[in-house]
Amino acid sequence: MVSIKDVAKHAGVAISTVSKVLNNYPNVSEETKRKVNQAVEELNFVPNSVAAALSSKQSGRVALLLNLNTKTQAIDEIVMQYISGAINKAMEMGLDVITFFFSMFEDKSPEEMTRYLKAQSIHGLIIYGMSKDDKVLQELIASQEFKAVLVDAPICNRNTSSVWVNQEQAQYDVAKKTIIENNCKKVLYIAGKRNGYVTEERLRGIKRLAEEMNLSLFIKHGEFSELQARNITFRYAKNRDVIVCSSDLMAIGAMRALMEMDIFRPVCGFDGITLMGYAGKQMNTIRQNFAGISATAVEELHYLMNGGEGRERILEYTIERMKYMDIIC
Amino acid sequence: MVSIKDVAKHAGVAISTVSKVLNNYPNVSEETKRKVNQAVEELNFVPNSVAAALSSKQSGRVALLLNLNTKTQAIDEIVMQYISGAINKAMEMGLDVITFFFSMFEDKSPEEMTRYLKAQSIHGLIIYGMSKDDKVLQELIASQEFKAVLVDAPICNRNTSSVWVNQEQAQYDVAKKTIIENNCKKVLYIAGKRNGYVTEERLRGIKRLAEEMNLSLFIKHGEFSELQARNITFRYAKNRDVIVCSSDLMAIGAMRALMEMDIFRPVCGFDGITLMGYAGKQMNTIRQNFAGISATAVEELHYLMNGGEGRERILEYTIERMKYMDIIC
DNA sequence: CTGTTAGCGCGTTCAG
DNA sequence: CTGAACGCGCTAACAG
Repeated sequence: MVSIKDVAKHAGVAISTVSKVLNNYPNVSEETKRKVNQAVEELNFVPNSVAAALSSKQSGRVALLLNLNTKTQAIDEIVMQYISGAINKAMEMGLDVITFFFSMFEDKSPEEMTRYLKAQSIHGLIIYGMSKDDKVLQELIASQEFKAVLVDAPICNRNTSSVWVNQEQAQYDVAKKTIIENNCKKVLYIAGKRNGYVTEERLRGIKRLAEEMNLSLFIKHGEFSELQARNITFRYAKNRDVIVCSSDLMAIGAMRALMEMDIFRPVCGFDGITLMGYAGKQMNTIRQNFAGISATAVEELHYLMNGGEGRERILEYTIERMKYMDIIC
Repeated sequence: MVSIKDVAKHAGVAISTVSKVLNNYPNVSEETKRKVNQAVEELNFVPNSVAAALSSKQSGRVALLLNLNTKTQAIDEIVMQYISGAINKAMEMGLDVITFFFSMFEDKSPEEMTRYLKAQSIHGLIIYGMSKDDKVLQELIASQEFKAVLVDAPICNRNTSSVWVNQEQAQYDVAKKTIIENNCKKVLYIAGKRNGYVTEERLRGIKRLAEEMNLSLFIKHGEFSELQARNITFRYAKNRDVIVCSSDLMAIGAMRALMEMDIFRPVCGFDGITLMGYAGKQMNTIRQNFAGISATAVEELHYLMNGGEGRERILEYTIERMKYMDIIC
């Protein structure tokens, strides 16, 4: 394996000079830069990121922490897009990404988790799907031992940034469209997981809408589960004239229940997953660019890891698939 | 950060002794083992895998190479299960996993790829979804520069193992069941991707069945795309009395086409993805345990990396969801 | 602006 | 059976 030493020898300079050139440090003459780069080319040198990580204490090793909700497997698509968006962007930016799942740390204390991550020379975290109930993660973030970027969880401190879609506005918009199109008054809102950040934001959105349009709003928590949404629909849909769901998966559950009940109610989803295409029916939904959000999170982490301060960033979202079709078979 | 040095001091032994205890080397007295382990406990020592990787030349850093087919996003579930199965198992076994996608290496030569991976101190590869067309990977494997485990691609050499479901038999079984249940004679078989290993294995299965049962077999390649399967069905289903698909996604495409054509034909899928539950109709399909396959692959790689020889392993598969329901709405 | 040197944390001889 | 010493490839002061 060709090392930085070989490059130095080949270019006729010192090791540290090569290192400086590679890492874009100042105070290197154009001439030596050229020589070094040429040597790198000729020898096909690829820097060893593991050695860099060991040496540097400020390296580009980053952990991807994913909340894989095994109860609702159908959201795999979202997680998958998060993963690929993050990994692709990270590769582009020269960061090393290690993927983890929340479940791996279930029985661990914040201290144990910190030790574990530090032992991996990890200095940055990207966290997806955290809720208020994830005590360990909450503490981990509060400790500020790592630079972190949260996706769709609005926590922000000196070492922590947050990247999110404006869930409140999105829920407001998509629900409004559905309700106006169908001229409804009595909303059954199937919310997500209690203590989930996105759930609460979306709730705020629907509440604002209800107030503004003077709607009757009935709220139930479906825990992002198709089955629960289905049961809720069976139980409460009859007296309502529209069903707004806090996720596409729950919207599927609702639609199926309606079909079995053989009644028609407009249904409104949220995420915009491809899966919806297989559910047989169309409905209003947001289209979120999960991979894009993820890529932004990586950029944000990079910024943080290079001395930036934590900040919040709200992403744009677009509303698509606004065509509404009859739900009855 | 507490290092091996601190442990050594705390236990009153030398650094190398601690290392030996940690890595289960022989020639350490029970007494010192005990002392060391106690020190590890007391100090909450977690070995630094990065330093180990740099030092050892034979470390546990493993790359997960995934073929994310962007054309058919709906198989995210399968990829997701591969990822989580592998990562969980790897964590259990103390391996470091770095996730990559084929697309990242599209424009690279085998040499570049080798350099890149070596620069990451990676010594093992787990590869999902490789086909005969992936020249770079084929060469990479042939070069035997890395220990590798292929999932569902039957290549095997001294440094390469293969872990696969018996696709041929599975296709035979599931199709047979469907055909017997519905008493069919004229099969439309929608195959997967040309030059894909699994595609060819499954093709062999259906051919064997056709021969045995004296069926008329008409084969078309659907490239694992729902749309193509749909088009194929529109075009050829009329004169056939059963449609056997080489993947669930294509089966969905076929079912929808049939629905629109308003004709009934039994449809047979393959993978057993949850998604099928949302397609509205039931059909015969295999149920593969993707996470389990993945975990086996990790074990196999571990075995290889510790001096084992490449070997092929066929997993069991189970057939479920054998209930067939009328496809007409 | 460039080169020398000391670690990062661990694995691995090889004397004792 | 134990421990001192070296090196993995690189970064980061510090001299020059």
